[in-house]
Amino acid sequence: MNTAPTLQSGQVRLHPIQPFNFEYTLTYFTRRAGELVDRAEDGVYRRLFVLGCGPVLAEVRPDADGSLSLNLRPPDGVALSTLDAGAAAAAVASTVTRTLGLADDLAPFQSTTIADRALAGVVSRYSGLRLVSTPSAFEAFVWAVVGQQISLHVAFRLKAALVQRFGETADIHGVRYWAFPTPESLAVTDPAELASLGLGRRKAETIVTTAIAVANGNLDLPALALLPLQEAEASLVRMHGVGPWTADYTLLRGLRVADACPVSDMGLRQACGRLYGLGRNATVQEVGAYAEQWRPFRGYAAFFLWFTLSHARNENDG
DNA sequence: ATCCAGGCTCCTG
DNA sequence: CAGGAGCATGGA
Repeated sequence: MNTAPTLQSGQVRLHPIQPFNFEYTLTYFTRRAGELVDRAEDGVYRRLFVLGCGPVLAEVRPDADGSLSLNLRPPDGVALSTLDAGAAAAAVASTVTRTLGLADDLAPFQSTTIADRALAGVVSRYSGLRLVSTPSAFEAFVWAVVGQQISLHVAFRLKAALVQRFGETADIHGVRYWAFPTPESLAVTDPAELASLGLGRRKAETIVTTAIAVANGNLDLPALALLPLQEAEASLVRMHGVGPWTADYTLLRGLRVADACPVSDMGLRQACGRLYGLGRNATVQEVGAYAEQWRPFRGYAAFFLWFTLSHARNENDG
């Protein structure tokens, strides 16, 4: 299957490696209401990108033949020149292909699950699910710091406040969309103002400090993906306010490092408790031991297990 | 009301 | 090195 996007009449067609289930991707984005950045409504995924030519809304919808259609929409009252539209389409197509994992070949992952029948069952049950990542590692990092320790419900609420306060907006067809705040915007923010959203002083300091380092070029997060996993983890954990959970979460969800796995994660402990019939949450040590079987896809496995939690909840919610 | 959420730092024994 | 308190907020 050819994964190169094809451009025709202002619309880009994306060709995921099969099997691919777009419904799962949408389900992941709708696991909490009130999401402002990654929008999944009416079977369409939408996200606002801020490009050199300005903000552009990306719309991704399924085609009948298993491919996806990507359409770009400028803000109301703005017209994209043909030149801009072509460049924008190419850039967004590349980003979306990456963040939705459309070019991921899961065969090697599936092969490793032979060692773990329980995990193999999950991967088979959710065939077509792909790791969803953020366009920038910085976004995953901020989301991780925001979500440290507090419940997901509270974390999503804080993220919405953060996005509304610091994210760029655009109105398209009368609907307002938000982009995730850039390192540049958070770099010039007073940590006290961030904290006042409800984050707490420590988290606000960590986010602003990191935003400054990224914005001025002292911290190259994407470069971490090129390092051996342990070195990447170590360099992140060196930062104040960043522990193993945040480091691995950032590497997995921000940089698609498939073996980066936050083994202390509460959701993962819960999912493992269910998967292996423990009758309780797995301990951190137990998750770590199970995860040994998942190498070198410990993180990808974690994503599937997280999905079992949200998908089960959505099924129950109807 | 008390405990706990997709942790981390700092302090104690 | 293990264990525990504090941080912050809101739901159960």
